[in-house]
Amino acid sequence: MAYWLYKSEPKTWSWDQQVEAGEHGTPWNGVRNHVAKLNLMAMQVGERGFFYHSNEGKAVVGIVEVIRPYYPDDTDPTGRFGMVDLRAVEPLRRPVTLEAIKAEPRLKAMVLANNSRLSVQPVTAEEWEIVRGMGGLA
DNA sequence: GCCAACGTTGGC
DNA sequence: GCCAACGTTGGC
Repeated sequence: MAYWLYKSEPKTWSWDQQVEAGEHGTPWNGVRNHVAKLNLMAMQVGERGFFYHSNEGKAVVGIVEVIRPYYPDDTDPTGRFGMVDLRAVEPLRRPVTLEAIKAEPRLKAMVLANNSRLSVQPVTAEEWEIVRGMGGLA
């Protein structure tokens, strides 16, 4: 069971929109980076991840779940990239900001703190628990 | 196959 | 709005 982190600019696709999309979820399309692609390909249905707002907010705001495994991204004219479908599971009780993550010594190795440009990132089980706790979830 | 030029991302 | 970091493109 792996954990992930998905970045999105709220102007483009926000947590609220993800929640509105409901149980059926939405495709996480638009990934055009090969490292992110490999992460998408490794995902299995039921695996959970953090939803992170980049640029505006700069915080983890919610938890999503993979509901459909990797398949071709129809917005990619080259056919090289794919996507998964995600649904919103629950919001954090309070957002966990990038600032707070960087200030937490146990999260020093977190990808978000070191390679902020990668749009789909792996999260370790330990990091998952720490950030969840910081977000007010048991 | 190398690498310079360019475009994009995202924190500040 | 700036700019550093990074990825991609394309000429050679």
